[in-house]
Amino acid sequence: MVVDRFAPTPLYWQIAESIRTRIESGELAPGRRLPAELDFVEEHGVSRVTVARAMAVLRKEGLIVTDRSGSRVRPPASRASVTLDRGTVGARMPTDAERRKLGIGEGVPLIVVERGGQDPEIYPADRALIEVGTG
Amino acid sequence: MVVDRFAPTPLYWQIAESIRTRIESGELAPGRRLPAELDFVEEHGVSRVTVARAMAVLRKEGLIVTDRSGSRVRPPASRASVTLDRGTVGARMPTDAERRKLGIGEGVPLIVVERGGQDPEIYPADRALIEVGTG
DNA sequence: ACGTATTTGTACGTATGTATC
DNA sequence: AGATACATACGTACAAATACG
Repeated sequence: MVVDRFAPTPLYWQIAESIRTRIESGELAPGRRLPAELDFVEEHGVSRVTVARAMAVLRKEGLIVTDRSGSRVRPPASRASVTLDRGTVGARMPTDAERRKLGIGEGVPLIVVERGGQDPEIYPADRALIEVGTG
Repeated sequence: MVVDRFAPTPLYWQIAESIRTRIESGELAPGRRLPAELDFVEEHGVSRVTVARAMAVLRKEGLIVTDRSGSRVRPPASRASVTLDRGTVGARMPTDAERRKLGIGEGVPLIVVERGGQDPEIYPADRALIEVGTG
């Protein structure tokens, strides 16, 4: 896979797309280690900053998780059930402060449940599933 | 507001935080134009790339929207109601392809509704609200 | 237990392209 | 046409966490 420098799509986007394809095809299974940034630099002939931006795109989409030792395909988390009989459900991205407080990773939205009257409840979307009408 | 170069928090994060505070306090109202990147460069004495990263953080959180003419505080969108009697509700971030196809901005999650049996329905979280038990 | 190599994070400056005013 | 403003991309450098001998 070689990037196209004359394409209208940004290089970092092309690189993100090629990695995304490898993840969705199952070639890179959940939990698996991704190649290092410098590997992609060699493979595509772009700068490390560009590769890092591609990684940021995938983190934002919740496809990968990254720490100082590298990046991995996000493993599926077990999701707790939250039952709801009456109310509303929405979603939004957390602020950094909320992410820290709730201990959730990048690319994970918050589910916002309003039961009427009370304060809204928020749940990390990778660890909760709202069950409706199953009572 | 002056950034602290000796603080352990990254400069781009400090700048994002200061803008976020101004938005949440209402000083920067929804729909309002933000100062230009170079204004923040002058104000904080950092590079433009660092300011651009702070902006990217706020876009990712869905707080601001950016186009070629600048950045604005995200105006509230009217949200259509989706009623649900029985099923599950979750949320996740869209891929770039989905964002393009559905015409949604950065920092907006997808709400995933499963009614059982059928394919899941997806809704941009800034334009839909799931109503439960109000039938 | 220690040092080294690897890998990502942060931040700078710079340059070019492109859309808007 | 010119000024403004953001997007993309390069190279570079150092810091910090982790992994490995």
